[in-house]
Amino acid sequence: MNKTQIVWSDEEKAVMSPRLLDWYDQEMRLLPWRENTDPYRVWVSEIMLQQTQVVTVIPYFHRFLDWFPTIKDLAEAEEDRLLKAWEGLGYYSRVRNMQSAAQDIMERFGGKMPSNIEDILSLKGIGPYTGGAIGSIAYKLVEPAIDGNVMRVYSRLFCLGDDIGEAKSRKVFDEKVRETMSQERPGDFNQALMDLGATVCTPTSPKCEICPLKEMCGALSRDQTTDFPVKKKKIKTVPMFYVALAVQNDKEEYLLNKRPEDGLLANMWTFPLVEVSKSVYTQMAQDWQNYQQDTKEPNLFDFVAEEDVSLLDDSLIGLLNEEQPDVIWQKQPIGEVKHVFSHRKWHLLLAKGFTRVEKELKLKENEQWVHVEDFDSFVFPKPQQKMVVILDEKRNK
DNA sequence: AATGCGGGGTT
DNA sequence: AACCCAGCATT
Repeated sequence: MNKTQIVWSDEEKAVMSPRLLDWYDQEMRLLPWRENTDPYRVWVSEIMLQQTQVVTVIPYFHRFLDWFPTIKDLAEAEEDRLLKAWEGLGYYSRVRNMQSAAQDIMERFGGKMPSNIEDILSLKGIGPYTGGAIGSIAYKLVEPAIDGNVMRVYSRLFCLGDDIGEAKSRKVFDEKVRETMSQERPGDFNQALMDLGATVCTPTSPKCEICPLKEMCGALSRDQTTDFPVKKKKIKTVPMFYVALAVQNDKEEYLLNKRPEDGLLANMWTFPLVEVSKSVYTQMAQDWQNYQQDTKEPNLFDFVAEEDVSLLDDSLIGLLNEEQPDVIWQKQPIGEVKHVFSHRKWHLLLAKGFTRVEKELKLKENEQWVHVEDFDSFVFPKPQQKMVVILDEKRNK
């Protein structure tokens, strides 16, 4: 197989950006953040678009600008409100970093996004990609904005075999884009590349027949489009196993637990989670399956009698009783949730219980009783949202 | 250079 | 269930 890179003459380089821009002028996607090139709007959209698809971002973008219309509003926002605006988008440090940058902009740049690349890149959460996007779109700076789309397009155009997952490959793509990008319309050029990568030069089954650059694509001419881009590293997701405790008191409030301020899903709320081993989890899940097959009925009101609790040390109830002795637990889980993060996979068995009316449950510092009607004012990550859906379904049975 | 950090899609 | 998509900060 031919693994040599393609080299373009100056004439070929000069042809590329006009073709791409002509295509963009015809086919550009009409997106909310393209209505104008206000730096703040560009910034918000580019941060949201990191690792996130356009269709997902659109509603968040509107709401975010509604809640925080200016950099000043963002700088002064409550952390909780900020997180709420990002709820469900993922990578929550993005919005914390954005607020930190907004405060920085208020102090250092009088509340206005700086217009030179060095100052833009000095802001927290703005790296080479986002800096290039803001600089080129909002200020017409001739800076590349190289994301996964662009690396895919260029790896195919030039048959670049550099592993896109390695930091040192960045330089290779940076040089190629700088050699070919439009000096007159850098922002449109960068956006055109992203559109091309998203709609034509897609990861699987690219639509080469409609590509404006098909005559100059090395990978296509060699019938190697599926060989690019090259990426070797595989991400391993570590499985984690939990029992989630949905405890209700006599006011029908649920116990919620606020996660630590560092790490995964920082400062977000879930039902209390008890980590269990894989073997314990598997056994519980198996018991539950058997139970469902035996009874063929909802287990909604099937509680463990108080006098039996001590006999059930190895069961779900045994574990729950150890965790929360002042709760009456249902015999079996009421649902299972699985959720994949970037580096972890959570397996959750949802257990439901009620506090004994005569006993006061001791709350930890980070715990609170909350009625379902007030769930909206708490920031829930996806696994928690999935568990709430299960509770909802069971309630309506 | 390696790791942590969410959530979505398709096959 | 197993595969794909992947910027930036921190260490």
